[in-house]
Order: sequence, then C-alpha cells, then structure tokens
Amino acid sequence: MRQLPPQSEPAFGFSNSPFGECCIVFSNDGICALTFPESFESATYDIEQRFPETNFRQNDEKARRLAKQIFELGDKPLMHPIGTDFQQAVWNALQRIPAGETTTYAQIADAIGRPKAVRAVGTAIGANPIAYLIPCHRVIRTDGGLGGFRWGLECKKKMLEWEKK
DNA sequence: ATAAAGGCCACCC
DNA sequence: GGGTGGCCTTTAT
Repeated sequence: MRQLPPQSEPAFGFSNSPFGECCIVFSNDGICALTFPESFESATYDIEQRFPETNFRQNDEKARRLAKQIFELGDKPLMHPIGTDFQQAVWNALQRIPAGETTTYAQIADAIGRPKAVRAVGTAIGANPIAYLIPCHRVIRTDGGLGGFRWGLECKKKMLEWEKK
C-alpha cells in the first residue's frame, strides 16, 4: 500500500532550527518531509525526486511557524510520510522510542516482527523522510557504535545531546 | 526478472 | 582493529 502524495495545498519552506537550517515540506494532510539540506538546490532537488508530478509553493512563513512548534514548543504536528508497508512499519516503531533513549537496529527489527531483516531496517531508517519528528537519530548499532545518519553524524550526536536533558 | 546497493550483525582473525 | 558472508528491501537496469 502506498499512500498518496501530498495533494491539498502542497508547499515547502525553510527555517532555522537547533540543528541548522531545515526544509519542511507539508500540505493540509500534514508534514511529509523535514530535511537538513546543504543548499536551496539540494533541497528542491530532493523534493523533486520524492514527489514528482507535484507542484509546491514556497511558504517560509509557515515553515518557520512549524519549526517553532516542533523545536521550541515540542509539539508533534500531524505527519504524512510516504513509503512502503515495510517502511511505514519501521517508521512507526521509531516513534515508540521515548525521547532521551536509544535503541538498536536489531531491536527495531524485532519490534516489527522481522528479526532477520536488520539490514533492511537500516536502509528503511535511512529513508526516513521526516527527520527529528520520526526519531531515526535514536537508533544506534548493537556494538555501541553510532551507526549512520543521513544528515551527518555530527547532527545525530547533537540531537541525542539535545534530548538528554 | 535480475542486479546492486545499502545508516546491520555475528563471527572469525 | 579489520574483513567476510548472510540477511532483506528497494531501486535501477
């Protein structure tokens, strides 16, 4: 099952955040992406890849409002991530990790009833479209290593530090 | 239909 | 520390 791409008033915008500038993609159905791109171009390229056929307006004002909700007030706005069944299962499991705690890729695999799909879990976590809100940064390796992070390991560390207190 | 590439893990050296 | 083989999903041929 594949969810529909954003349809109702799709838009994107940039805002600052505790972890550097972020790009938020949203529609009336909720947030469908939160990224930390290096540039305007890489951000729009990413959007283009993820949602071809969709025409987005730029709305930085709303993006800043959302960022404030997320990072300052700790709200969790409505989300609308697009992905396969497997990915949805993984992303749902991520949202059950309490803030300030970590788990491992293997434990997530167990949690979704696919203990052998550890590697695929790693791949699915890497495909997480909504950074921070879907807390893929709380997943580390079984051997204690930090694992990877799409937006750089420094960023992953920062997020974990930020949540520690 | 098939190949190649992953944010992994256990096991060896 | 490092290398290898197995595992499973996704994406691009």
